[in-house]
Amino acid sequence: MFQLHTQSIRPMTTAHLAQTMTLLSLTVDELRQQIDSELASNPALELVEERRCPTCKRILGDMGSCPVCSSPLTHQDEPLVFVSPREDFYSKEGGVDKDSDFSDDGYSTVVDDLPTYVLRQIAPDLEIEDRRVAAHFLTHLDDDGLIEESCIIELARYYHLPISRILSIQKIIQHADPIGVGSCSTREAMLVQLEMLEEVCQVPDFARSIIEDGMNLLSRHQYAELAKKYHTSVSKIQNAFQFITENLNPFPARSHWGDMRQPAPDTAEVYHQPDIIIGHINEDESMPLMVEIIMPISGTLQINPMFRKAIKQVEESKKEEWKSDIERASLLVKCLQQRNHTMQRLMLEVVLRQKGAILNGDRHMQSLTRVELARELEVHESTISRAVAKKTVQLPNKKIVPLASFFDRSLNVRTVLCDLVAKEARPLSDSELAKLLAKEGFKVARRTVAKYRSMEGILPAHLRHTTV
DNA sequence: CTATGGCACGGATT
DNA sequence: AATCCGTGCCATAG
Repeated sequence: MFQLHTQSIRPMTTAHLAQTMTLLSLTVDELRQQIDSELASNPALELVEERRCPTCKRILGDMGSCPVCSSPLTHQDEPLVFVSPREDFYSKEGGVDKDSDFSDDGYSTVVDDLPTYVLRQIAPDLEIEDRRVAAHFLTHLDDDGLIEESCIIELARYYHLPISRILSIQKIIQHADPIGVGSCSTREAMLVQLEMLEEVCQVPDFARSIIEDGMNLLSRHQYAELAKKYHTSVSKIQNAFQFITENLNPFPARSHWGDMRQPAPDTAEVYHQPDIIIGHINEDESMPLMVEIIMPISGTLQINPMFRKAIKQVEESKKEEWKSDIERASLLVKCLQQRNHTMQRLMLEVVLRQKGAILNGDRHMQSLTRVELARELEVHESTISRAVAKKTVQLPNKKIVPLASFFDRSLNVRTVLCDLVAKEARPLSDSELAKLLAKEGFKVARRTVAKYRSMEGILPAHLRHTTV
């Protein structure tokens, strides 16, 4: 079954294999937690002094020479892949960290990026008891970042709290970064966003009223109706409409990939910490690419040599225990190496294949499947799946995207589609779009265009109007 | 008649 | 084995 790893590091036990798998699927954050706890509980494990490159001060991991300045750059077109510990990412971690055992009643498995991201922001504003509820609340969000009203009632019953209490928690959540997240409806989400915007800039007159009770008319573009309803002119309505489409997002969770044009805050505070960073050496565009696989610790893990010596003199009864400590420690170290090794090979291959996309944007994304890559690297496909899942990459342009997007068959088509729509002179129908896409080399069915449209939140042709 | 959204099927992915 | 995704066919709205 497992005929993996051509030049495998060492013979593998099943335990070894199992743990490598687990480690592989962990995020930097999770990995750090894992290592920390092992370090704390296992006396045999030791973290030795980090080594810095004498020239560039970059922290060195478990490799001999510094990849940036001292390693000879022989393969000009092969990106450099290496493991890089980055403790500075973690030094400035805010409050929540220690109480990260919040969602522990069976929901812990599914805490995804968005929920944790939101929770981090709001934790300081919450009473300790409320954090659990908030965490629980956040796990019930749907893909759009909204929540069913019934969930709120259920939560109230589950925790024996008055509904008003839950609502006040919801209110805090709604004001966290994907603004409006955790609302019960798109309407509510947009109202929250509007409220925030009102504080920083001028909002057109009827925007609020329209959202409150005119959305169904608005989505059908019945401006005349609306104008009549609010006793105003059509142009004012259109003005409000434009403002709404440009600044509000009915699906808070969707805002990550798309909009970066927002008068509001953000800019600096992005999503998570990336697990991998792709960039040019010394930020110089002409230099070859380098790929850093981030390690949550600096220095090298090893078995404490003192411990090894000491075990010989320890009394018999304890010997077994000590021995198992050493076992565990060495297993962890080996698996960690294995993990890094696999990640390096994986990323090397990914970067080679997707260089176009990494440098020039998503439209150049090649269709790459996990199976393909698995064959290439001669590992089991599930290995790739695990390695890719839940991880994020920072691209040279500083954008952070999920590693899985390199395997997304349709991402390129979708971005081109967006471009097309953005550039269109007149609303194009789905079949016309399909044709244009085919011209660009993306042959997709008309029906699929429709799906992508809705995925990207683009309205159907007859509801779009030429906003220029 | 055209443009779209819904349902469902088959193949790929996990 | 369970799930996701692209598509084809059909019903419905304009």
